[in-house]
Amino acid sequence: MALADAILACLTEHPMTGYELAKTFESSIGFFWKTDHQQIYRELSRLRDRGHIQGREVVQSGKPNKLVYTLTAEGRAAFRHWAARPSTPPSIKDDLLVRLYALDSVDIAPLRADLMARLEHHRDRYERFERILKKRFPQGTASPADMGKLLSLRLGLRHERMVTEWCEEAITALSDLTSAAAATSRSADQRERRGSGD
Amino acid sequence: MALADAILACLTEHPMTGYELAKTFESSIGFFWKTDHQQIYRELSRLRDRGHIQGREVVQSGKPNKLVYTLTAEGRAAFRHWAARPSTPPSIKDDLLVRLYALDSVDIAPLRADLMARLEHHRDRYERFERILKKRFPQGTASPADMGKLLSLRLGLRHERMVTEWCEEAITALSDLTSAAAATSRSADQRERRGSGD
DNA sequence: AGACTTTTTCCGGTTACGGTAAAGAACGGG
DNA sequence: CCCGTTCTTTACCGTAACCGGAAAAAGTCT
Repeated sequence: MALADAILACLTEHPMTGYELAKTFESSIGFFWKTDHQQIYRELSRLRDRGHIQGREVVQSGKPNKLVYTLTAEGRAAFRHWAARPSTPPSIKDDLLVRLYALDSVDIAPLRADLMARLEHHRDRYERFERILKKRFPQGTASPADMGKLLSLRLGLRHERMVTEWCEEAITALSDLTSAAAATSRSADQRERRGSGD
Repeated sequence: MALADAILACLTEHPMTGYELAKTFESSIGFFWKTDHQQIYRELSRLRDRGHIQGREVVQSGKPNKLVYTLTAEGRAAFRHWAARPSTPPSIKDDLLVRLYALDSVDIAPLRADLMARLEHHRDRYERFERILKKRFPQGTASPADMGKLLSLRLGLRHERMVTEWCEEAITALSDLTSAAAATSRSADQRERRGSGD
């Protein structure tokens, strides 16, 4: 139900085509909401059927014609209405946590590799967000119209930093665990060597 | 595809019935993975069909009989195999961010109320996690078997603290915004009063 | 008797996720 | 001129997830 509203949210800015929306969902709003163009187009037809948006064909030369979608009054009202409802806090739902939950039934080598890849991923995103922040909000402040985007960006930054730190913690914890295991197996070896009297 | 693996992860601990699993998904693993009992039972039959788990009926007196599910060797291997694949970083996908993204097309009063509810929600969860941490890991350390659960908990803690801080930031930003708007409308009033020469 | 817990199951609808594919036009480079 | 890429929309498919409602059948507690 929320994808439709995410699209409406995009269209409150200015009318857009499905293609542009797909681009938007790859960058700005897509930082916290992933979809592909197929889902967008499907959702757009549904929204049009509901009368929340209106398509207007724009003839182009040099490019295929495009369908620019505009919010209707109903669509605007529907979005406003949706936005006035309390949000439901999302759950984290990260595969990694499932792996960790059953850590002793899992191979640690690929898990550590995964954690390191994730560390890099979140670090990259953090830096990317920082660059965007510096570029779009050099003063660290925003006009009322852009305040919400600043706040979203700030959550993104906080989130990526938080996960990055956690990844580092997890990686060292995992290393400690394996080195401890190696130490015990070494001492077990010694015991065994002594015991067998080699 | 991941719900099945989350269930397998639970069953690596010890055999369980669907009912127990549903309980587990309301507490420990459910802190970062939400489902209801219907989905669990459906997934359980699928897993049984695949041969990943095995059901054994236990006759009870005083209660309906129950079906205890145990991991099979194939199930264990399948989970191990799944866990060795790289995880996909989840997206945040929070309704609140969509609302903020289109802040100027939204009523701020319910949005602020929502933010305050969320603040309380995340604060509660933070405290809850802290209590669990103190209870289950009083030393802040864990045995190798429980290390993964400690790490998951730590992520949960970090996450809730991070969102809590962000909520506070967002609420003050929203307040600043409305008070600024009130100030400009006040001065506009004054200008108008002067202009109309009341 | 009524309410609640335990335990499993079925149903149906909507949404999301993921991949595969086509189509037509024009622009760019080689 | 062919080839690849960008632009733009649309279609289909299967599976997974989400949501909510419902009902069994047994027992316990009030």
